[in-house]
Amino acid sequence: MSEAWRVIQGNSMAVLQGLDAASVDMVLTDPPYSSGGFTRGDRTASTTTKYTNNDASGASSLPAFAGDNRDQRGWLVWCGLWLAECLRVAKPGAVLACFTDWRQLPSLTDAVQIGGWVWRGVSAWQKPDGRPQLGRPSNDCEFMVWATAGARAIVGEVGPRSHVAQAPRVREHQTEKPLGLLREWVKLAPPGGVVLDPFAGSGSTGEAAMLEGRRFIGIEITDQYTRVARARLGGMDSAGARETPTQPTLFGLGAHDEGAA
Amino acid sequence: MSEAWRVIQGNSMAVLQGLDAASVDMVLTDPPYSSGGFTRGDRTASTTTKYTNNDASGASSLPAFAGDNRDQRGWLVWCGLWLAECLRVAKPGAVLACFTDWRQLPSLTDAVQIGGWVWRGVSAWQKPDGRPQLGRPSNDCEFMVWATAGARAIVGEVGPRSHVAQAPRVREHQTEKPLGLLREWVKLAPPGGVVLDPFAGSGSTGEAAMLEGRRFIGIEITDQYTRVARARLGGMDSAGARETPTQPTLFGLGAHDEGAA
DNA sequence: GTCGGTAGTGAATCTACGA
DNA sequence: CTCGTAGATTCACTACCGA
Repeated sequence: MSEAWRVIQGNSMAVLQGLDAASVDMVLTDPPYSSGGFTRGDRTASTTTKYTNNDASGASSLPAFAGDNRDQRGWLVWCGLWLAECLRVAKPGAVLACFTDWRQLPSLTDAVQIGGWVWRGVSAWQKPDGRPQLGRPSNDCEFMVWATAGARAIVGEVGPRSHVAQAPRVREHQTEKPLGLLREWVKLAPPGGVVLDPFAGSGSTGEAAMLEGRRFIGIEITDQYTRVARARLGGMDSAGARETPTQPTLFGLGAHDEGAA
Repeated sequence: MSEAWRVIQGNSMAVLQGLDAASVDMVLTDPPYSSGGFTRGDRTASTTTKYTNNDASGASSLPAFAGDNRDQRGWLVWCGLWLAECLRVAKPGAVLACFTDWRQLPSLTDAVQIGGWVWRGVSAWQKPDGRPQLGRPSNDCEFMVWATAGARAIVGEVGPRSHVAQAPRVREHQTEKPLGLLREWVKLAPPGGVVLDPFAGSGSTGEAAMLEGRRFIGIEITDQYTRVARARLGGMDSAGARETPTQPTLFGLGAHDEGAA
């Protein structure tokens, strides 16, 4: 791969099978959680009604995304499959990092190991505006399960720590992650290395990769988000077209991420 | 139970069986993780060498603690057993909160459900001095799995959020948790309610309960820590003998807990 | 510009109620 | 009974507007 970025439209499993073995330096992705509720009914609802309950703002006008309606066992098996395919595509020692919420965290750590990755840890991402609840703890964190393709050399900079970061207000996908958070993580790929996101959505992982001088391969199943991602990445290059400095949003500093630029 | 606190020496399972059903408002505990290594050899090492590797401070003079040498399946079954017994002892709607590290987090969420609790979420506790690592994320969080004994009414104050808190420097047990963190959590029991810790160790959960005006039942297997816990709690009463104000150490504020008073 | 008040939001969770 | 949907609710944070 020589170009700075590529967004391929299609089913992740199918597209992954067409990629070269050991060609990617990092996998950073946010698969559909399939966890938006306790009941089958909750899961089968569209993602728009599911995740924008109190929403008078128009976020509910964002297009629905696909693949968010598997039950627990189906989700586990499905994750195991695409994770195994990602392992084939990854270079030895590559890092895998995968977003999840609390409900799917145990299944995801299983799936990562089923896929053949070496599970190395769990990082937390705290959303400071997580909903409070009377008489119970608030589930104010999402999590990142990370793993490696076999042994990994101790090289490069110090890796990311757990973050406090506000989810972006203005966003192009319902589940878009803070750009500052993504920028910290893509740095686990070497400069000029390739970051793969098999569930690219609106392409914010790609934007983070460009800003940090990494290359990017995205896979997205829906027409609409594929177009959004290509539009977002068009005009950027891997040299870091937008010279926004990285804003570390590490816990200890108490800084908050301002969301997508 | 009328007295403010009680520390019972003995095996948790056995002692729990002697407690009255539906007599406790909250279970807050930190069981042995059995995760201080990948290999059987690591696990069978004594806790003193396992958790105080590079320690020039004298913490290695702390006595070893028991029950930290089960393998993954054994640990799961064992947790399921004492968690089921805790459920019997807990009032309907009571909260269970249980510390764990990333390695045992998936097994613990399984065990909590095996024990019959309704798993409700995962809260993170970030240790700001977690070791940075080159080329990989730092596993700088420990986690609290929380659950309820069936349905829980929406009553009381807003519950705890994920925390940044420094592990206490001066401590009486190798795995002692920050007092500020514990104080936030015991408030999930109603004022005057009973907090149970089946793995009491040096009794810091009890200290937090006293400071917040809750009562406390602790169970501890070793002679030595039983004495330490009783000494710590002696002279305190449930009215909050030490009038130290609660120091909220919520993430957003960036405050760090200084450790035990 | 800056300060302060207001309105609006959140990969949520619960209860109530109707089919 | 079960299943499914609508509505109410909590606090930290931000965008916005007016003074």
